[in-house]
Amino acid sequence: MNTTTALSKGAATRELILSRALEIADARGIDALTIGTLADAASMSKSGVFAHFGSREELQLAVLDAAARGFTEEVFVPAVRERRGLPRLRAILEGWKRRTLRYGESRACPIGAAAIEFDDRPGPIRDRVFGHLIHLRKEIARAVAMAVQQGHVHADTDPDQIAFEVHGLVLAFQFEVKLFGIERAVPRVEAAVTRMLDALALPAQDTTPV
Amino acid sequence: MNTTTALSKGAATRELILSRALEIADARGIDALTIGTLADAASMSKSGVFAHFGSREELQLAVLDAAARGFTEEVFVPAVRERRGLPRLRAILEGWKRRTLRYGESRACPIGAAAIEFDDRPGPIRDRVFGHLIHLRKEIARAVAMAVQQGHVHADTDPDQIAFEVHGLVLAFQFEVKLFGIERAVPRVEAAVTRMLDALALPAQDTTPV
DNA sequence: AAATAAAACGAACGGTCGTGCTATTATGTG
DNA sequence: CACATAATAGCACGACCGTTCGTTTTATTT
Repeated sequence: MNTTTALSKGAATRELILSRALEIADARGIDALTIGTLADAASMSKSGVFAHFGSREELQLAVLDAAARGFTEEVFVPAVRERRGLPRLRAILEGWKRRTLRYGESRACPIGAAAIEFDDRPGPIRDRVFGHLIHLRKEIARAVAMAVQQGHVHADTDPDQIAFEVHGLVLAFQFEVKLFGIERAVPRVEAAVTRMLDALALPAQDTTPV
Repeated sequence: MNTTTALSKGAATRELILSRALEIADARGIDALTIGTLADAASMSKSGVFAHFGSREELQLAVLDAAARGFTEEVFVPAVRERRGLPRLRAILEGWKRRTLRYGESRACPIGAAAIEFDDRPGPIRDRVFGHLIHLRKEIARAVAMAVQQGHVHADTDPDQIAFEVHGLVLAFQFEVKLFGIERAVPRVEAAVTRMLDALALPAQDTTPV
């Protein structure tokens, strides 16, 4: 009797554990996600939690995947309902901003945090984190490429370059929220996004391709 | 008989410990800077190292300050030799890029990393990290304000807004180095910086103020 | 209801952490 | 050179870590 489908007992508590784990990772980073802490949060014994994942690393990987799934659902899924090109790109940025604000001033995207915590620790976690980030970058570049194709922006726009700069704006936004608070960060990122997109955009054109 | 001045034994080994600590923090982050590891790196006992700082937190604070000092020496000191305004702003960006490249693909600025690791852990370390970052941002805004004052850029330029966007470019650059390597990251950030400054700059003007 | 399988527990291990405390060694000074 | 003091080592502590193992409780199936 779950939201999705009937779950056997084991799978159900695994999901419960995972959601608690995601909360901890949001609040304190994937590195601070310890089995003992998680067991307390789930009102279980350490070994009970442990048995569901087999190792701490597997747990961390599962949390990363859950976070990536959450990002897709919160940002990309709403965005694909918008028309290809600039509208969709704007929707992605809007969703990303919304997600960052939901994290607020005391939590952070665990994937971004893990990227920095593990960037010098080769291994499965680093690989997974980088994989998610590269995928994210590719999706943004794809949205930009569509905007080129739709004639919404200058034809010589480099999608990967724009994805790079968009990524930078989001990172700056996340820092700004922590450093100076939400009230100051929001106008900053909105001004920057407006300026960037205005510089790219062609004067309004019809949507049908040539 | 030190580079700076004659140091008593204690102060000398304290500096030695600090430099080793900085290496560790560069490579693995300030959170992984443990007293045992540092003692090994300095060929000392744990308690010997410990005595120099009194607590792990004090050690971490000292490392943060050392890192900030290093940034100033490597980025700001050379930059102030350039003329006020755009040339100095360019020099700051150049120095920052140089420093990021020196860290390479397997290390990172410990202050930036600490900002993310501690952004949700209130306390002295978080305060110190944020203090250093805010100071950095102010310095950049100050350089931009000088460029306005010198008539190098449009008069309605908002220095804090530009500092925000510059910060974003550097962050994106640091991520790009990790994700895709130096060779791909350098042209990206150079293109972005060029585009940003070109959009700001006024057609060449005389340097003397009105 | 009985039998079987899955799930959760509790205790323990080896390891590392930060931090006291006490001794010992090295340093600088009269 | 002797002496006071600073510097370092050695050791032990409690806490927490991930992990293992044997046992017990709970679910599922026959």
